[in-house]
Amino acid sequence: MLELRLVQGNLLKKVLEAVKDLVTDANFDCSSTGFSLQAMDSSHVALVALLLRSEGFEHYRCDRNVSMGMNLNNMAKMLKCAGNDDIVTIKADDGSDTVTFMFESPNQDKIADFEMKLMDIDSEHLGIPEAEYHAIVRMPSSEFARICKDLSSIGDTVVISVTKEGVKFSTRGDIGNANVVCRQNTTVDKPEESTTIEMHEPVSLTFALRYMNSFTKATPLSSTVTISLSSELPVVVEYKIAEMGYIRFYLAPKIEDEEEDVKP
Amino acid sequence: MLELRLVQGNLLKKVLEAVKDLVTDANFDCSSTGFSLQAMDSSHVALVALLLRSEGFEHYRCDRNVSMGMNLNNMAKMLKCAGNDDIVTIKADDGSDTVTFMFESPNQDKIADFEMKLMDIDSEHLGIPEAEYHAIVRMPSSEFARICKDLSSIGDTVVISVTKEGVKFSTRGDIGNANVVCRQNTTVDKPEESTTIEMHEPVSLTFALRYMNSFTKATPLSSTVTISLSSELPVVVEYKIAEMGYIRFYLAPKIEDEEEDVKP
DNA sequence: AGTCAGCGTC
DNA sequence: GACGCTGACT
Repeated sequence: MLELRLVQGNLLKKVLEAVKDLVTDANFDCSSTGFSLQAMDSSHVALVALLLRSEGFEHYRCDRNVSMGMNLNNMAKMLKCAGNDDIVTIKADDGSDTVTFMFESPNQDKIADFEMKLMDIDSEHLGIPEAEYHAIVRMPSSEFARICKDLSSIGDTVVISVTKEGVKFSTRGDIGNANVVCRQNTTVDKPEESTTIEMHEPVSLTFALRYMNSFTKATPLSSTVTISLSSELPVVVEYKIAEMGYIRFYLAPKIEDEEEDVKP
Repeated sequence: MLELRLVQGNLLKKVLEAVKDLVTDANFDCSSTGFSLQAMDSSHVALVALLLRSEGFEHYRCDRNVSMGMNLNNMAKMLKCAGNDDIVTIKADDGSDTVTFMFESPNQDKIADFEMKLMDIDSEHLGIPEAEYHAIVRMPSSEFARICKDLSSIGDTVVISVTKEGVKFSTRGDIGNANVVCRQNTTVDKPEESTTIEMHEPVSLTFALRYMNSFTKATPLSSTVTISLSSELPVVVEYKIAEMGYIRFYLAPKIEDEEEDVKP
């Protein structure tokens, strides 16, 4: 028996909007610790890891660990039927091949339940080691989203370079080149508007903007984003989910001179 | 060496939105006087003339006259990457085949530079003589835009007739006819909401609505528009750009009885 | 081009 | 909190 009651139901809606473009089907893993998901994108290049800790739920009952395979587009469709202020409860009976989403309006006037078929998905759950990163950039999530969007109108890839002074996002394309530099600034009043850079070593890595733009779908989940970079390690783009956990996106860098190396 | 710093960077964004649908490639001419453009539309029917006077820039350096050929769609793409409050600087080295647009966020935390390739465009720069017009109509730009849009759902051409009483916009089409009359009204408190008519001689001219609707893309640049009419002269549709200059559109009238005259 | 959603403003 | 606007998607 599984019953997870989330007062801030629109969190779930936002999570699904953030993930469904990248991953079509995935297993949600439910244990006493929390509600989590780990999945590769359909082209097996990027990885999403979501964690919603049990403490973040108003009520959390999970008798035994279960893994529920869901089609994320269908799940998103159902969650869209929840009002933004609705309380969402996820229910599943042991051994059942369905999951039920229940939506209660704040004043309890409306109660809806949506039952969705589960599916069998085989997925390797990768252990992701905690790593030391050369540089960790924290910046307003909207700014990061804007930069990725802007640069993708010029080129396909972005070079993210971190120095003590700031972080530089660069691209080049047919019509020209573009560089956006964000300076570290902690002077701003509000911490969610500040950009901070924790750098142990300068680093410069190249990524496909297409994936970055998918990641920024998670922008509504958090006002800030953290980008952790190390040479030869996948970048981690993390959006903290207040009081609950996080959604993290991993993406392997392109090997810098990949294109130039295509020589006989 | 060329370096033009414009605090109100979104002016440039608006200018490009206004011009890019009409003209795909054009030379921007830069002299000590200002930054200007003159170009025919792709079907050589309408003409755009833009002037941004040097005094309107916060900093204006132009060592020698240069003409920079740009693809306006690409330029618009790059300018879209500027924030609405960003300070925009246009830079070009002498003899360089690129131009750089630099965007600074108001708090200087973000600095972006976009380098765009220039192109060779041969264009005849027409001297446009100052003419005396039979009638000059000044009206709210949004009202003019609305009228052109409304009439184009009925017909393809508009007859603009000016009498002392007012200005009449008429069209006829398969489904019927339409006339919109705007009376002179200076009584309104705000000058930008008033319609004034300076008429030396009544005039009635016919124009293609398709072009008029392109011209009204400049509506965000000014709250008023000036329409200058003379028989046998191209109409001038002018949007003043505060403190800086103007954008003017010229369009030759259709010969009134062109269609009816197709008789043996 | 028209519709819808999200953001900013009043 | 509601409205209007701007940008994204169909």
